[in-house]
Amino acid sequence: MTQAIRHLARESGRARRVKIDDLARVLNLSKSTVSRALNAYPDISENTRQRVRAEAARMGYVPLSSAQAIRTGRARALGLVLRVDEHESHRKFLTDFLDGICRVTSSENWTLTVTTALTPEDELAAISRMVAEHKADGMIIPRTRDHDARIEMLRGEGIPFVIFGRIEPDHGCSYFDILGERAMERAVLHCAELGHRRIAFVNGRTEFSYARQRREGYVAGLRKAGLDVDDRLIREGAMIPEEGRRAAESLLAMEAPPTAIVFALDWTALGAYGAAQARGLEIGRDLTVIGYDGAVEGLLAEPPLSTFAVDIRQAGESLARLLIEQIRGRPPEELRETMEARFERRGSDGPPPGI
Amino acid sequence: MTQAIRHLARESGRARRVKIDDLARVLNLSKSTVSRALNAYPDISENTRQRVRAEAARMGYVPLSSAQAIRTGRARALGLVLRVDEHESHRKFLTDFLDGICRVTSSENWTLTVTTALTPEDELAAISRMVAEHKADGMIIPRTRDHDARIEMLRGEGIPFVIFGRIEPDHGCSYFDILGERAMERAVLHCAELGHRRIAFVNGRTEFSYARQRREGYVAGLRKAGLDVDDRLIREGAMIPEEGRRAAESLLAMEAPPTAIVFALDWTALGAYGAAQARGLEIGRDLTVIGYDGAVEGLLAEPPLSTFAVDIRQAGESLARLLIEQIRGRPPEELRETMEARFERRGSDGPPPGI
DNA sequence: CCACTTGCCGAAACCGGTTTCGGAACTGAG
DNA sequence: CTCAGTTCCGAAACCGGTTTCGGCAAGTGG
Repeated sequence: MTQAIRHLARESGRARRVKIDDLARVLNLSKSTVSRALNAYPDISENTRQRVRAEAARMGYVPLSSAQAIRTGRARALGLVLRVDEHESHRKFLTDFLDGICRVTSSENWTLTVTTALTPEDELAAISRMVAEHKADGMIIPRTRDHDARIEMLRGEGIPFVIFGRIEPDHGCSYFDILGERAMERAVLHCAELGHRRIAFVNGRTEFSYARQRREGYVAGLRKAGLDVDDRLIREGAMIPEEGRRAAESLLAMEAPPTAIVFALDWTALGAYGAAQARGLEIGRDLTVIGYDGAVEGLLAEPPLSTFAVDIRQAGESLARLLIEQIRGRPPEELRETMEARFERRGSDGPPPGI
Repeated sequence: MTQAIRHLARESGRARRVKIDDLARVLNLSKSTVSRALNAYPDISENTRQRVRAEAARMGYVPLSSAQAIRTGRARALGLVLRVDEHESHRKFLTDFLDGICRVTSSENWTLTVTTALTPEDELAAISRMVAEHKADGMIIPRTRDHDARIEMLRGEGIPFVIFGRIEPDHGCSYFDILGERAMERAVLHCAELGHRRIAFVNGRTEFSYARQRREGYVAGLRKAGLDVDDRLIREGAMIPEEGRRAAESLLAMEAPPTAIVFALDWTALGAYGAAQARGLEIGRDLTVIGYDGAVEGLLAEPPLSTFAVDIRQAGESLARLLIEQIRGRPPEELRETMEARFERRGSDGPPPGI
């Protein structure tokens, strides 16, 4: 009776999952053989392997990843901690980024474990916890700083990771990055070709490694265009529209104001629209503005913001792929990729007034 | 010798994690006692419990979640599948949403497993896989439709889930939702109080359950204001700025155009700015526009878009909390919460022209 | 014909926890 | 003092896989 009830309880409710023992019983093989057949061990005959694979597919067998993990030490999961602070990374960015990562993890039958953190301390704790509990075999590290505590920790613990960005010195780290410095250089050259001579630059926060690189690109662009670097035309630390606006205002208030401003971020470039309007300047005619990110918001602006579009989905995919390869044993210093941003000329750039 | 080498190999490289056996040995207790002490079993003395807890903290013991999962059947993880299609709504939305969920999961020592899907079929497959592999004990279901295949599947399989939205019939589901219909109603009443008589409504896609609710709210608002419902003043299916613009254009081209337009989405309301400009209308003076979402982009518009701000972070927190409680055994029909949006009057609304 | 591989598979240990079961020590009542 | 009832803990089974080890049968070379 009890048996019958228990049986019923099992039959009803959630369908019982197919376990490796069930599979073994049906196939009339030992479960060790089944396991090795599924994991492509060399000491299983081709014939048996096929038979096992076919039956597994037929019965819909899915190995329990936590049971595998306990023996193999692999959770088949990547980890990602998102910092969510005031000027958190830009909107659509996140969707694309996650999508890129998940496309790769899914295709490899891995998963992505994410969590958020408010402060750098939270962030370190979150990474530790994820790795300690084996919820992730490796970590994707976005928004890198030059002296990054996360990287020090992961290196110290010997945990695989890949960074979105480049740091110096590189410590043999695996990374993916978009060449922001090349974009800034091209932006400056583009302005110079249009005839601009006073080209300003509004950078993001210098604590992030990309800021240094983009500044270098700006300087390199001026050099190539045969223009002098004028520190008064450089502003640092703008992350949000309001800060972009203030930077633009202070530039436009100069005695000899720039006729073009290159921004390290679209989000701050959009702040320049208000500043220009306040001075009665029309963007694209009286003032050239070029951004970086390819944010959709720039399309809504009038005129639409010219920008360097970055393929964040591709970034996510590459990061995931690189990290999985590293977890599988490839040395990190072999696992590096970079990519260029694509200039999207919309309407906020033009020759300087008077030409 | 081999011993020594193996020992060295262990000491170097990644630090060896503290296991429950280590803890038991140090405490001079059996590992079963340690386990029960940590899990607050009643048959462990208070004294022992304290001692175990203290030592666990001191040694930095973290139970291996996959090892726990195999016996308990609980991965201590929630699952989330994000649909990433052409007009995904989420910009800042996603960051806040994830943050809300993760705040709760982290505080409970759970985690969040996410993946993305392109099509409804992908989505179903992703949910199945996540649950089959026990990568998630329950699922958070965003963007619900009235006839939602995901919900049918989860109900059929007996897997815990909570939906962001409300469906009809509700099938006893657990849900969290923001009362969009109340916001629409208040928007209409607000316009009526300003003196508007012809108040139009631009809805989102009707396949989503929120669209029906918001339309009902719009109608209810008209009724309360003593105004007639005129179907010609209603547009459905607008999801992106371009579609919002077209809807606004067609409304403004009417013989007796509306003097106020209520949008179900900020993203489409922003499209109205272009439409108004094309007709020489100034928003906030000649035409009142009210959106819904509280999108930051609305702040950049001129004039800033009046909107109903929704607390998406709170939504994420509530959903996670409800789902965890359900997984712990509370019946889903007890686990329901709703919340109102907050009107944020910025500058796109005003009395109708001629008053 | 015999020793020796080689190919293929099963038995059992193992991974790191949780849970069941039983028993020792103590307590209080009779 | 005895005995039932608690309180508290240890031994061992268990979860669902992977991996080690050894064995059997067929093939191979001398």
